[in-house]
Amino acid sequence: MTTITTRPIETAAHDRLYRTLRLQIMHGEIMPGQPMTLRGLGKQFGVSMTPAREALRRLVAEGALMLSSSGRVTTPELSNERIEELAALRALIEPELAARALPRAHLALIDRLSAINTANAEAVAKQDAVAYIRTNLEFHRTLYLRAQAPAMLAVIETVWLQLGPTMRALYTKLRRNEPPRHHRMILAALRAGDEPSLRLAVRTDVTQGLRHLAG
Amino acid sequence: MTTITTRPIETAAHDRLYRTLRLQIMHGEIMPGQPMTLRGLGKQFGVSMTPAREALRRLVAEGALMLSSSGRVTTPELSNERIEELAALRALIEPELAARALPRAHLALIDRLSAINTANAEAVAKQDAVAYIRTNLEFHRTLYLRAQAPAMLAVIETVWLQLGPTMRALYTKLRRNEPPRHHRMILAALRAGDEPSLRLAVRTDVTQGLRHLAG
DNA sequence: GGGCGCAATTTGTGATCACATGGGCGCATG
DNA sequence: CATGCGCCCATGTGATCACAAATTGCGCCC
Repeated sequence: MTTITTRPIETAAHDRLYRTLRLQIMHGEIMPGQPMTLRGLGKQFGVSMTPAREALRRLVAEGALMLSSSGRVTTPELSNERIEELAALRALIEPELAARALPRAHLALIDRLSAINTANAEAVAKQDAVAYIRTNLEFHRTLYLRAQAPAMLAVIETVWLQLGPTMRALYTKLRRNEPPRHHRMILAALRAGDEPSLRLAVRTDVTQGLRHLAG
Repeated sequence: MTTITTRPIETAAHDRLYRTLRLQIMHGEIMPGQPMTLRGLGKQFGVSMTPAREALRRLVAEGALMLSSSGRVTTPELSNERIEELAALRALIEPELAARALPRAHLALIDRLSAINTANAEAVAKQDAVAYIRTNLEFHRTLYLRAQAPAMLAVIETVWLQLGPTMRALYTKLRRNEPPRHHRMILAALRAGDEPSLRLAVRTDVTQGLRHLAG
């Protein structure tokens, strides 16, 4: 609903395929371990193997997909150690992004974050895991976009990408029936302009969901 | 009908090309803004456009190369803001990696780090910028390999990759005539098992070189 | 002499083909 | 009936071709 201004860009075939798969992976719509073939993807999207190969290689380069020894491409099944690492990366980088966004966080931004948060609550009520993940990431990305730090944002998005398939498994397993209470703490810290509590709120929000799996 | 019978041991062509270019970029052997063409690279490495395209797309996905609007691939010329961002990422992640490596840092590792450090000093004496960058990164990577954190290491290597071309320009401009004194502080903190000073030493070592450019 | 437009060449994109390889499945044999 | 072996198909890899767009350079006109 709150989509960004969609530009009528003529997108290259491999790029459309890349973005489609990327969103599917990040939102947890693809199960871990699921194999993907070049010809299968090409046929599915009406293109030849070449764009499919480029899209897949790109996703492999970002860590979203795993390349087996024989060249087979599958969504990775993350070990607990890897999940812990990725969670640590989130805990390191996201508070920094939030802190950098804080001076630029005006009231309009906070309102938009609140709106995303209510959409998130609706996803929780509907037990819709994909919508939950999507709105949750949208909440964070909307905040971090204000940080004016594209390199950091790109790094953290690749981390989200790697966590996508397991986040789905995680959130369906946890049977969450409450919206993330830390999001309200984030909003409160933003309104108060309190950087230390903002950093803390972001850090705990990021780690609280993921630490359950490693334990 | 290839020309010669394939060798019994061979790595995939696109992978060799990728690794070669990746090292060249990370070590600063390629000037920023330099354009690279698919057919040119293919001819240079004796392969067709297909492997060259894959290698370049992979490097673009990692942020090592920039894809212009028309599809041309060049090494990016980083703005000062982007350099500051990447330096901040190094300052965030590398102390964490060092701290995780600390409990596993035995004497043999410290000896190897010292050896790399002397090689680094030799590169400084010879005014060899590429050797300087290479040994400097080797110092850090050797330490971080002990952290047993492959995801974090992969992230920080992509950061190094993005900084490669500008590091070259930076270090030739600064005309460094001294080896990094913070490396000795890192070694001392490792020997003492002192995590706080290790984190501090790594952070200052990482930021000291790069803050000059942004200032 | 300089600016502008057109053409030729360069270059990326996508499709198709040939080939090697690995995996899966069935069949034969102990 | 179980196990191993071999064949066939699916799949990734790399090369080549056709095409469109962009870039470059040359010549023409003012």
